[in-house]
Amino acid sequence: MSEHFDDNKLSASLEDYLEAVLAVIIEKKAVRAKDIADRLSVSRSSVTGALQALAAKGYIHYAPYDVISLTDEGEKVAGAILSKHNALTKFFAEMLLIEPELAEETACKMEHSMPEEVIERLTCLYSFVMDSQKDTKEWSTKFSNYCKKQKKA
Amino acid sequence: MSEHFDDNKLSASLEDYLEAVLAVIIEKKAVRAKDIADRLSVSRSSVTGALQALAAKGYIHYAPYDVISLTDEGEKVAGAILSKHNALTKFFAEMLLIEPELAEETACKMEHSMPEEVIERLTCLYSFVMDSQKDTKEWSTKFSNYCKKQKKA
DNA sequence: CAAAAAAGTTAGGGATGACTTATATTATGC
DNA sequence: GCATAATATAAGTCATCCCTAACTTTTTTG
Repeated sequence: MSEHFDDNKLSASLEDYLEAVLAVIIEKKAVRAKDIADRLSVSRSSVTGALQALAAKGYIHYAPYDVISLTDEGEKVAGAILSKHNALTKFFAEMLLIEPELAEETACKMEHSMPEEVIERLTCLYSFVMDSQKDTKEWSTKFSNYCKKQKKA
Repeated sequence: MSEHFDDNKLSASLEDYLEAVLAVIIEKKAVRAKDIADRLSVSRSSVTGALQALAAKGYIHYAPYDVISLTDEGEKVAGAILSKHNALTKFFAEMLLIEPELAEETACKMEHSMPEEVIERLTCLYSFVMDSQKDTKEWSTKFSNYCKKQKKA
């Protein structure tokens, strides 16, 4: 609503950078370019480039050698990505019983192209199913047994 | 197993081309470059480029002005992509009750990065849930009511 | 507080991928 | 055999992403 000019669309990789900015802020109160470089395994100069791009699109406040922070818009978007990420990871791991590492990895790939609406429904499905269980343990045994049976057939 | 050299990995877009080749073959017995160009809304010359790439990687038989056909490997891979696509579409549409068009569109994006294992579990979840319903109609009303309630809260 | 270390930036490249238009080439139906 | 429809090639655009190397700024610390 606020911005009409659409040069502020984010590529998957820029979304990763933005997500990383928020994640680091959450876990240690402040971000340094180096944290992001380490976390994403890229060079420091790649981080500079990404931060410049994010700033140009209005998602972060950025000036050379200065503190990095999210704009309101940036916080909104980063938050959305992060919560997609978490919702997906949870769904894959707890509902589909995928091993944590693969669940994470898959969530990372999906989070960029999965529409909000689908995530919402996924979350809804999760709680719908879990509501009818005593606990997640119950679901786990029930569903993994079913899967095993299916595999045989 | 058969090939050790990994220059035969496919980008998302090459997967789309390969999938299109199979889809067209299925629906009209033979493929022409033009069919693919129309279906994917790209120029003929983009199609030529993609077909060359697919041939170089061993997924199709291709020689200038000759008939296009899938290699065994190509058929296997294209089939896998197509069935991922179908499984995802079905899951989104029938299980999550996403409108058909969005379901399709989302499946298109996901099919390239969703691991087999996750698709399998998704399919399993689908049948697990459907098994405990009289029909898909029952699920539809049950789940959409639940979603509505969730939205309010 | 000055010098060394660490962090950040800039400049300059290079690879890839996915398209395009414009110009040839081939195939085939009449 | 020739026109035309289908294909192919050439050459180039554009965007994304990343890197190294050299430089500047900031921070740390003896």
